[in-house]
Amino acid sequence: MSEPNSALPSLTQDAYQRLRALLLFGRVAPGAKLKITDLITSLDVNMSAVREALARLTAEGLVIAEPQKGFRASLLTEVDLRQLTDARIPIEEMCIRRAIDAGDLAWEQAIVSALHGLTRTQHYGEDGRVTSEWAEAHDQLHRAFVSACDNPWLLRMRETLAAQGDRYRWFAAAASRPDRDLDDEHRCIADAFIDRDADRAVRLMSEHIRFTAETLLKHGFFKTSTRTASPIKRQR
Amino acid sequence: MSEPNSALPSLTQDAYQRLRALLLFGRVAPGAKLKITDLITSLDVNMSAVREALARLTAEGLVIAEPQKGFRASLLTEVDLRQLTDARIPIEEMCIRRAIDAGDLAWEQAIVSALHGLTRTQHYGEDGRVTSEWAEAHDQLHRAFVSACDNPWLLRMRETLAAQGDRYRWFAAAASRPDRDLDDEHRCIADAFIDRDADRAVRLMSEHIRFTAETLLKHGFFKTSTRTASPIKRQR
DNA sequence: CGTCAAGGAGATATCGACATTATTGACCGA
DNA sequence: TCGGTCAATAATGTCGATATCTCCTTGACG
Repeated sequence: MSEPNSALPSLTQDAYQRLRALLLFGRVAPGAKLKITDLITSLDVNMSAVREALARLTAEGLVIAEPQKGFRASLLTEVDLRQLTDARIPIEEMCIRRAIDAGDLAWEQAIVSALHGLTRTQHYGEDGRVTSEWAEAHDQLHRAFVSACDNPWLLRMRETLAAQGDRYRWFAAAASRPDRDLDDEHRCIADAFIDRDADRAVRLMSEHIRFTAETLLKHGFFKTSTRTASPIKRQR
Repeated sequence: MSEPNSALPSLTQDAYQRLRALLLFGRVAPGAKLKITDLITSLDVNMSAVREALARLTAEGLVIAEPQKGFRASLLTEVDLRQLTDARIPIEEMCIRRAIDAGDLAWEQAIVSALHGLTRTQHYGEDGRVTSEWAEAHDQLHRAFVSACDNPWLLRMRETLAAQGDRYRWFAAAASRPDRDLDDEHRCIADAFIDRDADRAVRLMSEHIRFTAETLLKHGFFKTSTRTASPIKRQR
């Protein structure tokens, strides 16, 4: 028989990754109730696996746990997006400078490869939404930029904050597409990295992140105050 | 990580906090196997609660999960402590500057209160180890310093890294006590905060953190390379 | 004597049942 | 008609049993 173990290391781990992808990709409304019963059928695993996945996502900040009241997707608010952006930019800067400092040829190749992959990936699907493939390629490019950073803790912090940012971006991107040439932006950023121009890379990346946040805020997708608890969220 | 809930009807949450305290307080050797069976008897909860707690701690980086092989406490190594310190100091700086900028009188009072509490708490127990009360008071003081920071994400990052640092500190502190006047150090830092001298506070705090790390490294508690998997860890 | 395979003990991963709590909705009284 | 109490319902929290896997031991064979 083949090797199912290497492909499926653990069922609960798989459930965690799939649920995480659902959250990051904007498939779950902010504040939506995450009923364990529904998740059992949706993810096709048992209760323990669902609870473990929710526990991990709680620690990541993507899910909030209310004792005796279950779990719900974390809220997306204007102030939180501003705070997130303010925290993210300096941490991203630290990763960038270290990556440019320590990057080798293989790192440059990874950037070029990821950039090419992104430009050749379909951006919008037939439904007008950003495709999951593009979102994944976009993440990979940004991860490639900082992959040469020699400090795992900084990378971990960056990853956590980037995941939160993705949640905002992909949730809003379901409703409107920005009028920017994102391919060109990414190419300029990549050039700065390849040129080992840390200051330029930091500046472009900061603008890239901040402009995205500003665009989302301008559209007013995210309510400012405490939203009424949306009763149920169900999708197919 | 989260503030203590007034009501703790959640048994699994309680198990998580207790297990986390065990790890942070240095009661568990780095790399030690965390047998679920033992934890069930040790924490007096069922299996699901243990697994949920371990899942959260895995997301925090205090525990590493090896699929089909269980969980073990994260490793403590020289290089990791250096990287951790390098990542921690600039993030702590950001929190400090924002706290000093936004802090009000109540914040100053919290610092004074926490400082007084620390100086009046027994440092070493009869067994020569740092008391858990002192460790808790120490955490509270450092948390009070930055409590006025208006950015929850930066505070969250700081909390995560500080927890890792605690793990190094308290594990090593079980073996040797530093020849420093820690009370005086903390008082000087507190003065800088009360004086709203951000540069001084940052400088003192950076020295405080870095000196602690250097001391631990000098004693050579933590092995440099991959340690042999210690077979079992059991304590009472 | 070394190597490898088969077996067994122990630990982990998975699963569904049961108890507890929160929420909904109806009924009753003012 | 509105408000409040209480029962019915549904979801969550808790728990132990079972299946699967890993690792160590043992024994036979080369």
